[in-house]
Amino acid sequence: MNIGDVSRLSGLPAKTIRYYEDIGLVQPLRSGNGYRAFRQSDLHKLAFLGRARSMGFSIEDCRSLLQLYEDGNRASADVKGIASEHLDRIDRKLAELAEMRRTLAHLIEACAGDHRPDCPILADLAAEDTDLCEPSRLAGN
Amino acid sequence: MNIGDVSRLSGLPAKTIRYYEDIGLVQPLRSGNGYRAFRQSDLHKLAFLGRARSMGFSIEDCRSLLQLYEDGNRASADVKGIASEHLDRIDRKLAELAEMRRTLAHLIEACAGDHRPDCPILADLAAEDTDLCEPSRLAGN
DNA sequence: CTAATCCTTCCACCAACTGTAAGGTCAATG
DNA sequence: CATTGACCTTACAGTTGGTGGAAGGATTAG
Repeated sequence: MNIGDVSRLSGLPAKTIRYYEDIGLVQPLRSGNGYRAFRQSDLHKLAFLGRARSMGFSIEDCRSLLQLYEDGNRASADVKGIASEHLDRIDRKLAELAEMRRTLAHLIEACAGDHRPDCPILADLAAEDTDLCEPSRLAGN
Repeated sequence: MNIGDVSRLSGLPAKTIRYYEDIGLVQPLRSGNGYRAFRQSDLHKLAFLGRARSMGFSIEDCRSLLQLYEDGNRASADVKGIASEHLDRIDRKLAELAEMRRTLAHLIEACAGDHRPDCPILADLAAEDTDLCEPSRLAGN
């Protein structure tokens, strides 16, 4: 199979597949004409990678998961460990985004959104009521 | 004020402040010794940027928000527009992460996490029950 | 034979910084 | 006065996970 075929079958752009070869995630053979020659196993790996990436695993996580997948002597605890850390990262990100959303939604609601300049969103960003910008906060005072 | 002072006061790393100058978000003066000389207004801008970034606004959004902030003739509708688009992006990201979380949590729950190799997480990623890897999916068949 | 489509490599670019190296400045101390 | 340490400067490389484009070779259809 050429790269176009695996691209269509795996759903990954050809560029991405070349990149994955570059960083050592797949090692397709080469035909006499210099074209990459993908085996079923390569396609299988790429599909695996595509699914792992779509779950948000980092490339390095994907590399580890692929290694574990190919290791018949793996312990499922290792896989679960990687997945659990990733879940924690997702949860932290979710909390961060939810907090942003909360703040932003309040501000948007409070903003008239008309031709006048007064804007609670800018007022909050400027936060002129804090002492952050007072030189008295400099060390030594 | 030197960069160390504004760094402490704004909470932004000195590196980041230099970067913001590089891309034109702030224009501090220079002292005779070549050191950056920040005014109150520069500090104010940096604090503004720090808060906008912490709400997840992109640098380009920050640039626009800063311009609007300094434009006494702005329309709050413009600010609200930027904020609303950002809120939409956050909502899309939240939905994406929530979906990842759902899938991942199910898989993790199903995984024994012991010394044995059997693992529903890897099984799902491998997805051997799909026909994705069957050559019969190639065009022309 | 030619045009279209595929494939190749290589280099540059995106966001938003962060790290590191090599060196200049300043205030305090011995 | 020399030196130490904290501060400042620039410039360049690296991060993540690709994407875009140029220049050119291979293959296939008509």
